[in-house]
Amino acid sequence: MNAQALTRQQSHAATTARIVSAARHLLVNRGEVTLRAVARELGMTAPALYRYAASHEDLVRMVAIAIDADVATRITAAADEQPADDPAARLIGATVEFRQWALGNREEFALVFTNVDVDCIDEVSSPGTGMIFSALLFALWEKYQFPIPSLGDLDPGLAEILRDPQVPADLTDVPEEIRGLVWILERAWSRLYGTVTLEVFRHIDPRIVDEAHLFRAMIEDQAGPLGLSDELPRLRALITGLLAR
Amino acid sequence: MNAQALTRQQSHAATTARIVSAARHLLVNRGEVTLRAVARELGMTAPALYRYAASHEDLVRMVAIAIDADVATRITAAADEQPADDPAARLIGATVEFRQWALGNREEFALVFTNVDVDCIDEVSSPGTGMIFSALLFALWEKYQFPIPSLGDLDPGLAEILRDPQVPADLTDVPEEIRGLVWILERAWSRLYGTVTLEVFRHIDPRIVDEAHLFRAMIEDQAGPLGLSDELPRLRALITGLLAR
DNA sequence: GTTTACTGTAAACGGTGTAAACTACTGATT
DNA sequence: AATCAGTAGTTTACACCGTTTACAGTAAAC
Repeated sequence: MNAQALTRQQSHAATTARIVSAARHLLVNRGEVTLRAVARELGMTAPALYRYAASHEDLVRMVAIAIDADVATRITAAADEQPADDPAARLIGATVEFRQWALGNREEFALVFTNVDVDCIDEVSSPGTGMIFSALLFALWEKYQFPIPSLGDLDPGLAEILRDPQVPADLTDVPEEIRGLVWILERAWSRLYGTVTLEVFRHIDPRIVDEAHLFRAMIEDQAGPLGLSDELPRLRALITGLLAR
Repeated sequence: MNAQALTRQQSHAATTARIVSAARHLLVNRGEVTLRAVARELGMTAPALYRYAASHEDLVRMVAIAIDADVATRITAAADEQPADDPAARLIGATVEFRQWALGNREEFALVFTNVDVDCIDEVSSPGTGMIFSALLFALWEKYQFPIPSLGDLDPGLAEILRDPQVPADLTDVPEEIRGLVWILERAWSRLYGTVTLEVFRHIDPRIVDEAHLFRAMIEDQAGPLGLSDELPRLRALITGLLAR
C-alpha cells in the first residue's frame, strides 16, 4: 500500500515540479506567467492546473518558493567552493553569488525579494537565504571574534526583539552574549539586500552597477566591524576574481 | 486664438489628470490598474482612454511619473518645514518623510522604485527624488564642511563616472574638489533606498520595522561621515518627533 | 459656413483566470 | 481478480482584460 500510494503522490509531485519549471521558464523568457501558457507548455489545458495549484496566485507563490530554494542552493554552493576553514572567503563567495544571480535574473529576483503579495516564503521549512547568511556570519565570528554589541547597550525594545528573533531560527539556544550577533546580521543583510536591490532596479548610474563600485564599497564598509580589516587586500582580490566570471 | 487653443489642450490635460488620479486611486484601493476600471470610474468606455495614453503600459508609466512628482513634493515640503538655516534638520525631515510615505503607500512605492519595466522616470524634466536629496546634501556640506574624498584617491574608473554623473544634473558646473560629494550622495542614497525597500517588503523582523530600529541605525551610521556627530542627540529627538506623527 | 480635428461610443477579437460538469483511467479495497 | 473511488484531465462557459476598427457628434479653424 505504501509503495503504490507513494507512486501516486510521487507522480503528482513530479508534474507539480514540471509545472513550476515551465512557469519559471515562462517568467524568465516571456516576463510573465500565464496559466494557459504553462498548460500549453505541458500539452495540457488550463483548468487541469487547478489540480496542482489552487489559483494563479498560488502558482506564482510556488514559483517564488522554487526560486528561493534555487538561490539558497546556489549561495550554499558558492560558499562551499571556498575552503571550509576560511569563513571570510565563504561569506564573500555567497555574497557575490547572490548579487550576480540577482543582476542576471532580475524578474526572478523581483518576484521573490520585492513583491508585496508573495510573502509566505519565510514560513517554508527549507533553509532560506537569511538562514544561510546567518550560519556564515556565525562561522565568521567563531574565527575572528569581532566585537558584538551587548544587548544592554542597545535600545530595550530592540534588545527584546533580538532575544526572540523570528527569521534566523538556527540561532535559538544561543547564549545571551551572542544575541547581539543577530543585530549585526540584520544590519549586514539590510546592506546587502539594499545594495543589490538598488543595482537590480538601476536607481543609480548604470556604470556604477557595471563596475560594481557600490557593491564593493558596501562590502568594504562592513569589513571593519566584522574584524576583517587585515584580510581586506586578499578579500578584494577574491571579489575581483568572483565578479570576473 | 491662443486662449481657445489653450482651452482645448487644457481640457485634454485636465481629463488626463483625472485619468491618472483615478488610476492611482485604483492602484491604492484595488491593488491594480485596468483600463476598463479607470474608464468606469470616469463614466467613459475603455477605448476612449486611448486618446490620452498610447497603451496600458503607457498609462501605468504616467501614473508612476505622477507618483514620483508627488513624493518629490512631499519630500520638499517636509524639508521646508525645518528652518532654512538648519540643513541637517531639513535632510532628516525629507528622509523621514520618504520612509513614512513608502511604508504607508507600498503599492505606489513598489511601482515607482522597484519596477523592472517602468524606468523612464529619470528622464522627466521635473526635479526627481534624487535631485532633491542631492540639493539637501549639498546644503549640508556648505554648512558643516565634512570631508569629501578626493577623486584621485578613488578608483580611476569610479572617478571618471563621478566627473560626469548622470542622475544628479544640478551638480554640473561644480569644482573638481566637490565632485567627491557625488560619491557620498550615491552611497547615502543607496543606504536610504535599501533600508526603506527592505522595510517596505518586510524582509526583516516586522517589529524592527514598526519601531524603526533599522531606519534609525542607518541614519546614525551616516551622521559621522556627514559631520553630524555633535548634532546627533538633537537629530535623534527630531527623528522621534517626526516618526510619531 | 464649411471643413477639420478632436473626443467619445459600439462592436468585435484574442487572451486571461476560474467554475462546473463530465469522462476516462488507475490505484486501492474487497 | 473484480469492483469501486478518487484522481487527472477535457470541454464548455463566464466575466474580465487590452486593443483595434469603424463610426458619430461636436467644437475649433479657415
